[in-house]
Amino acid sequence: MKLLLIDGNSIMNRAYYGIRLLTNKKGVPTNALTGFLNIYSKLIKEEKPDRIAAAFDLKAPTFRHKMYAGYKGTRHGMPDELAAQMPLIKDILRNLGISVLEVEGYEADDIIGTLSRAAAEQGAECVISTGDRDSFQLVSEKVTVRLAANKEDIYYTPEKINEVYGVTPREMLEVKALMGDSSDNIPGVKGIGEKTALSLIQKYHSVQYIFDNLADIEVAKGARAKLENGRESAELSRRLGEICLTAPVSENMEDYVFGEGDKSAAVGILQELELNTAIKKLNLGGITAKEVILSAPVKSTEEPDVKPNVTPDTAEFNENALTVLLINGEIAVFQGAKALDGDLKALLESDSPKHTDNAKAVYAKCINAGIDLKNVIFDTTLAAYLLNVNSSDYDIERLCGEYKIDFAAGDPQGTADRLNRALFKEICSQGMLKVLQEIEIPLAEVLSSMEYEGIALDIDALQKFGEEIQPKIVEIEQTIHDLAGHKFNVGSPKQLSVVLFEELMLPAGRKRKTGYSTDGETLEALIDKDPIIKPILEYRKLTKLYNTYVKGLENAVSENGRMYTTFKQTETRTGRISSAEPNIQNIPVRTEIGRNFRKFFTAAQGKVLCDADYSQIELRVLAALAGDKVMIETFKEGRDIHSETAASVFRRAPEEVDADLRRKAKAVNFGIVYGIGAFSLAKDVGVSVGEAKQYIDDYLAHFSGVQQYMDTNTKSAETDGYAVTMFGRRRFIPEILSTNKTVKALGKRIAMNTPIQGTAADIIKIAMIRVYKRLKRELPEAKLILQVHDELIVEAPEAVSQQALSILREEMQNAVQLAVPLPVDAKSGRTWYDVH
DNA sequence: GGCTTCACG
DNA sequence: ACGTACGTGAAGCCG
Repeated sequence: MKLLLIDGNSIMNRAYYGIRLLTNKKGVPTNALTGFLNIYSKLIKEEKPDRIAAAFDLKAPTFRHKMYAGYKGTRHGMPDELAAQMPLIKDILRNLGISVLEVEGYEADDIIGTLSRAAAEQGAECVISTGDRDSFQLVSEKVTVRLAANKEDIYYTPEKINEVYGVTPREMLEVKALMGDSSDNIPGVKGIGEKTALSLIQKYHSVQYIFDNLADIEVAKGARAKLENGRESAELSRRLGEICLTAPVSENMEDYVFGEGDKSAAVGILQELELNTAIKKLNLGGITAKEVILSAPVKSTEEPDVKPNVTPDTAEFNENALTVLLINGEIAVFQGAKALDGDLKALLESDSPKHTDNAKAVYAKCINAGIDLKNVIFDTTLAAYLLNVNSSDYDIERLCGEYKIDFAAGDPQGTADRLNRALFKEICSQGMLKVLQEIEIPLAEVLSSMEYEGIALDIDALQKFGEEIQPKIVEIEQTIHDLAGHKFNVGSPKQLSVVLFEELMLPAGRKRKTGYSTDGETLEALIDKDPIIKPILEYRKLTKLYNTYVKGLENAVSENGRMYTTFKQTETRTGRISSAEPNIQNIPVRTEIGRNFRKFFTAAQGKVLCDADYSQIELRVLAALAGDKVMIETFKEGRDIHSETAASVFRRAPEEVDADLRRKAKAVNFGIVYGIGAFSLAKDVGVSVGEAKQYIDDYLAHFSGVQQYMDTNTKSAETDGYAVTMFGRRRFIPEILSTNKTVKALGKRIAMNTPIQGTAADIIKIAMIRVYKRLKRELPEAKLILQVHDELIVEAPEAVSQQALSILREEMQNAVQLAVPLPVDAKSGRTWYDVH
């Protein structure tokens, strides 16, 4: 017989602080649940218990602590986000058939103590899963504590405890009585720490003995005085720290065998919480969800029906639309429940309205089949993305769970149709039908075309460049090893920090989770302290370029000499698109050596690359969104925004603004766009936090519209729970309702930045659609092939390059009409390097 | 698979 | 007192 006892509060606590705040779409926090269930499924798998119980504190502090008159309670009430998850985990466990134990007036520890004793007495083996060390006193030949750790859990047996602490499990209690435990409000003896406490107990074994024979105790003078004053406190602590072994719970082990529970309700809760990984890990995959009401205090996500700038759409769901799906990678067209067969080309090219799931993939399939798909009016994936940009899974099966739609694997059309109705209704009520139909769906066609076209890569020149870099890396590595006096892996931050901070005794800076940071900024600060720093920085630069760009791009190029990226349309929180495998949106440009890589991105024979990028689109969007008169005026008159900012923030005449002041002002402008903080701005421009604060104040005083905009924007995000772009794209921001100050501050920055970044993303998407359409009609030989957030690249026959440039300029500049102009720089050339 | 670092807008 | 700019993707290290 093997009994597993889970210290529910402790594991939840550990999970909560170990995982960043996660929430489901409705803002219900789920991070502690995620962590708990991870640990739980691992425990079941590894321990294979046949009896199990999870114990929870009914409330803290409980009777043991109340006995202590001086109790002050350093244990603040748990954060709201954690408290909200406690009833949920209990519900889940009960429905899984696990005994959940909580007893008024007792802590989880007491329940666990009682059951572990009872189990041992009955000859059973017992494992206690917990995140803290309190329960070490319970360890015996029959009882093991499995301490949850980040990497691998550690088993505490009597031998292990003796090895680590040099005392018996019961003596851990005596140790604690002396040293105290602030997290558990146990005072201990003032001034006695772990070391003294351990050595005393190792020698004398009990608090009682020590105080009874205080005169004969061998101990340092200072410590003796502390002991003399601390007798009462120690004896109290001894009582406080002792876990109760007689809590009123059933000691009949038959009560803790796995029960039936209600698996379908468990799945319902987990689905509602969007904990789909947990469903899989708990082997609940095949079970149908039951409709459930969460027992957590759910924050209201009810939104007002009308947003100032977004009204709900009133369109009706089109009952007669064709449903176009990819089934086993093939196009399948349905008219109602009827699957159409034969030649589908004419149908797909007709004006009949169509509903798709994953429009980009459908368009891709059509391109390959020579089909010009027309009039897609709804798409499941894109609708689901717009409704929740925070998700990472728009799989139809998961969406059915989320939207409570019956999922029938044998009826893809029916399933898609039911889901689409629900999504359509939501999209309309949130006023996002236009964004869906006029931006995302048409964009899907553009992106599939761009992915289809790819870009030519000069692989020979790339390889040659790699061959030039490689020996340099070897040489620099040798230099570094010589300076260090031995070989080591420079690419290992861990080994590097040993060399820098232990062997060379250089001053260490910021601490990371696993050790001292060795990032570029840290190293830059040490550059004058030791000659080894420069070559390390150089080594980093070169290996980064070599590994990521020489090797990376080499591997990504196809037989035909072109490279085909994937543009992800449902990836980012702000509405941007991203690029992967390979990522062509982070090809180096900021350093001269890195910039060389752009020479290898070329146009095909007889063609050129036509490149156009928006100038300061985010600041212009800010000016327009904020309606800031001063900023709008600056842009309208074509003046230099950074110089202008410098003049007002640094209180200079315009002619006094030099390059350095302009650089600083530029950093201030960036800061504003990101949702400014004085600390980070100070770090960025190298001034004191006070000065940075002054810059910001002066900025906001000068651009008062921006000040007002940021205020109203963060306030509305707090009341509505989301930020919105000029075109109605939404991003829910659960962070802004956090009670954690840091998280809430992040939420505010997100609320300030998302409308700016998101509106700029909307604008370039509109431009892409317009450029694509015009090229298709007017210059079919020219193709839009890349997008890098504010930049578009067209590959065009040399003869029509000027026309392509004009189309780019016109469509980008006129994509939308704002209160400020949106100027575009456009240039053509053989390679990406030439046009930048 | 998480962490760290670094490439881009 | 604490932790700190927004949004991405990819590589190597390490347990």
